[in-house]
Amino acid sequence: MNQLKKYFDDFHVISQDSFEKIEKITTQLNLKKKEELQAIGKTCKTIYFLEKGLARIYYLKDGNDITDNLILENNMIVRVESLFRNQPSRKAIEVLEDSEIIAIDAQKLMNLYDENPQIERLFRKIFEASHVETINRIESLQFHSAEERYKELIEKHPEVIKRVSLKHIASYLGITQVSLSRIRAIQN
Amino acid sequence: MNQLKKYFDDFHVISQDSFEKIEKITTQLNLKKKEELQAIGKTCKTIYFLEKGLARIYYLKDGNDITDNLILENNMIVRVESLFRNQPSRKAIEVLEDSEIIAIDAQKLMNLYDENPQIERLFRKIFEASHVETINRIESLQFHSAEERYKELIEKHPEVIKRVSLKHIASYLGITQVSLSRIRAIQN
DNA sequence: AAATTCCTTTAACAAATGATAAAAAAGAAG
DNA sequence: CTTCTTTTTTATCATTTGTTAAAGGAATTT
Repeated sequence: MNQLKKYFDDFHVISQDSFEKIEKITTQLNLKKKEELQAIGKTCKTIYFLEKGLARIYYLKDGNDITDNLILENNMIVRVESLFRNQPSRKAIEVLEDSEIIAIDAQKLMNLYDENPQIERLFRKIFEASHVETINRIESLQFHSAEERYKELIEKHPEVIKRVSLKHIASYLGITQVSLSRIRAIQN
Repeated sequence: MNQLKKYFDDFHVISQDSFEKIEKITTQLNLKKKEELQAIGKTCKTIYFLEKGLARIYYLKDGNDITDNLILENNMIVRVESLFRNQPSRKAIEVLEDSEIIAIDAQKLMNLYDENPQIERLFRKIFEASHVETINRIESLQFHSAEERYKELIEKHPEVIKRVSLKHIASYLGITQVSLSRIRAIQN
């Protein structure tokens, strides 16, 4: 919980009282590697904070498993397109390592927004940061080669290469695993 | 202005009084085709609403002009990565047709947030919708072929093909204009 | 430890896209 | 209308990435 408080403070400082209100609508989850957090087809009604571990959001395209997003500890895990539209998601969330997660009930959080604008502001800023990351990723996918994208990932999150299978990294980068393997071979 | 009110209502209904507060921090801009709205290197301090016309956000990569985003009338034009981080943007905004624009002062808007949470909520929802669009675009760039992306654009915004030069559409889709021309040739 | 399954690499070939150059078409300017 | 500029298409060749198949490694299960 202390970790969550710290995470919040980087975006917007709220009172201890406000924090406790948020605390009251959370539950603690502990998942084993490969367990599913949210299933395809369900509407996102929970916002997760990953205290420890590693998660990914993925979906199926023509039977292929495509990693849409990788989430490291100390980050939120949210199927944004489902939460914001209140629609079923074609995406699922699973953890890739044993993980400790704080689950925040989205509906109760919206209720907190009504009584406490500071909480609404906090989450607005959290999602704004995630929005910016998404925009930067577009630029990378739009006009960087697969090799450049791989190098960018290594530079930004070197630990990811060690913790996530190359299969998932490949689809995250928008290429096949064979192609990624080829790129890695050239690098050495 | 009435148009802006209508646009707002689709996201979150605010009181007439609140709307008038927003109105007070706006200015009207009329730009001729090809005129620049914001320059590369400037920090985004204004949120624009495009009442009439057509705009694009672009940047330069290795001397090439790359269209990051196309904005049709009745939409917001914002360099999100600059506004949310309060950092200079590598991107510029220009209009591709004679355009009528309402400019909203971002700093004054933040001040309105403080005194009126409903206004903050309105803009939160507006940007959430834009966030979702960005996420969907990632999916398209990540695993759809250039041809699929072109077809998706035609289906979603057929008018864009007629109003925007293929040069800009090509870079928006993440391909060269020669490649786009080839795809179009096969289609017929 | 052996067996099984899943992940990663390698190879060969196919398909898609990029780069360059030139021609054709369309638009803008005088 | 004519000229000039920009955009779009076409062609050719190079490069990147995809596809399929097979083999080697690593991890998990029994």
